[in-house]
Amino acid sequence: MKISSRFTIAVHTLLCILEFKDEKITSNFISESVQVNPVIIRNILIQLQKADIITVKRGTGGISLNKKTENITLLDIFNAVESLDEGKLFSFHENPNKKCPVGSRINDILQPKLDNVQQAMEKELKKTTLKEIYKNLKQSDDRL
Amino acid sequence: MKISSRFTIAVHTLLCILEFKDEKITSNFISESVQVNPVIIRNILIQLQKADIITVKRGTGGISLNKKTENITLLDIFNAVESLDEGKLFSFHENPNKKCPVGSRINDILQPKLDNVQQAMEKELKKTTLKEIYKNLKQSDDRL
DNA sequence: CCTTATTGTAACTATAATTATTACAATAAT
DNA sequence: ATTATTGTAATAATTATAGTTACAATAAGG
Repeated sequence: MKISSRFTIAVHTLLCILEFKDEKITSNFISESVQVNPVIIRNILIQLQKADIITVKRGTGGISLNKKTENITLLDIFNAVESLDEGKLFSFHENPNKKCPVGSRINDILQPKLDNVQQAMEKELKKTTLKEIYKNLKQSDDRL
Repeated sequence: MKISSRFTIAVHTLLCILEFKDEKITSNFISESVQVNPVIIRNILIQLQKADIITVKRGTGGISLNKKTENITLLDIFNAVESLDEGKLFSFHENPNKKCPVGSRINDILQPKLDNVQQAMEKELKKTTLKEIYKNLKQSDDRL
């Protein structure tokens, strides 16, 4: 199953915060760039706050980053918005037959391999920072 | 979002085919080891057939592998049962605002990074063969 | 203090995917 | 023919995502 669009929306949101840093940014403003309902954005903002990536001012509005862009990776954003049960990417069937030589060992045998897969994915996500993505965005701007 | 249990059930299924190769293996037999409904297994068998990994005999039952176990990787199994839309692991929000400098470029900028992430994952999945998993299973058997 | 804009949050709906279940025609061996 | 099994349809339950409306809580500015 695909990884939800919450992740790419969260990246989009952070890029808006950078691009429009001189204007007051609200969930409505971001929702117009992403073209989704403002509440979707607000819920993502809450998750980014819990992950200590941004600070949102209540009442008056306005969003600021808590870290330098080179210290915010795609992995940080991914972990903030993708709430994986027990942090595991792959699902197992719940009750394999313990009386079967396969059923009794499948989880223990397969889990380490899948952990490696998840780690490979996380390692690659960690390579890309928000700074780099924003730089790419501005560069593509220059080429127009 | 998590990757569905179809994948780990498919691995379980193939391990059963190896472990009980001297017995006639049916969807019912496998479903008792996995402890899910036999139709779940049959649907997975169909997907493994389409991927040319197994051959299932109708009517009489019985399943055989089409390839050597060292030539069946976790990636082959993953691709057989996880039908990703356009083969992409990550979802994008559909209609970013083309009039916004962020909305108009987010997909083009982010997609290559996420392709790298998916490739890292696929590369790691490809490292593990069915032969290796089955060997690990038998080794854990020896230790009991 | 009042007004106003905005966030945080609840409640609800819609859509889609997974997982589970029953039923049965098609198939192939005995 | 009988029998067991697969392939498949139909359906339902469950869960997650995604979309929407509504409103109390908040905080700034007049």
